[in-house]
Amino acid sequence: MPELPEVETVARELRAVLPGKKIRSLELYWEKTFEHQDAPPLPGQRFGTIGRQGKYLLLNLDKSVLVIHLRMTGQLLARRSGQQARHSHDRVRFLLDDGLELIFRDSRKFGRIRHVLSAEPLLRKLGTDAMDQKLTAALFGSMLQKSAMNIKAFLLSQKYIAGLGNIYVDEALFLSALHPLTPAREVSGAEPLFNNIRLVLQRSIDNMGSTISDYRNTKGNEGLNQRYFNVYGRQGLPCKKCGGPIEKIRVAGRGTHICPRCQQRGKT
DNA sequence: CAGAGCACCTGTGGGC
DNA sequence: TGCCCACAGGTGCTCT
Repeated sequence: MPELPEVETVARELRAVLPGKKIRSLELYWEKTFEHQDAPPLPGQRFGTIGRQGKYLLLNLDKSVLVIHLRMTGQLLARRSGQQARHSHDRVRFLLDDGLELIFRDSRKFGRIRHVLSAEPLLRKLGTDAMDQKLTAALFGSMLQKSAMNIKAFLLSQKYIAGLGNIYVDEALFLSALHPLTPAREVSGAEPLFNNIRLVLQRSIDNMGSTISDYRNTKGNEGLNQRYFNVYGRQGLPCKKCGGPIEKIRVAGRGTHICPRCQQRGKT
């Protein structure tokens, strides 16, 4: 489900509730969700800062860190404990002090919580976060130049830029009038594409993310940004720029939404 | 190294 | 209504 804006929304909300709270215990309802690696026990540890890189959430503790990836359908819910019955999709429950609980809910069971001493080895394989100020249009342009991949596959790969997924790639390519099969090194307008990626992500962050079906924030609420899609999920509907029909094709193994008139190969 | 195919899972919606 | 298939905000593995 979630891409950068959804994970950022969750991170911001967790920053308001978790720091300083102590973990009393945890309950595991689906073993594979939780990977305890080389870290000291969780009970007794307190939450510190909450970070994010790409689609990974980083919940720092006194002596270790919880690295969480929501994958397709994961949700993190923060609420008062004991108020609501367990949901059939709940996979992990952290009981905190102050009468709070943190629930990891995930219908498809793809999501992962890794408890490790350091997130460093994991993050080393990840590219720079798409919203990181250290990432500039010039740096982005030089990465494009070195790649033979098509632009959609390039943007979906998390090793160059981290955080983009299927929705926001399609939206950014539409705004940039780029066909998803255009080879990355042939993209002539690196700067407009870079700016459109930022625009699409920032607008969604401002709207608390996009909800297609499963995404919820930590309070269980849906995002609002799906109202502003130009192409994602709009196959058969008129393009907002030219009025022609939006098409759905397959690129890099993913359903891909384009306006074939506005986004032509080899043209920007 | 790039790309395809499949694996991991469950739920939903379309076609018949 | 019911059955079957394809597909879904992601990633990681194997094989070519």
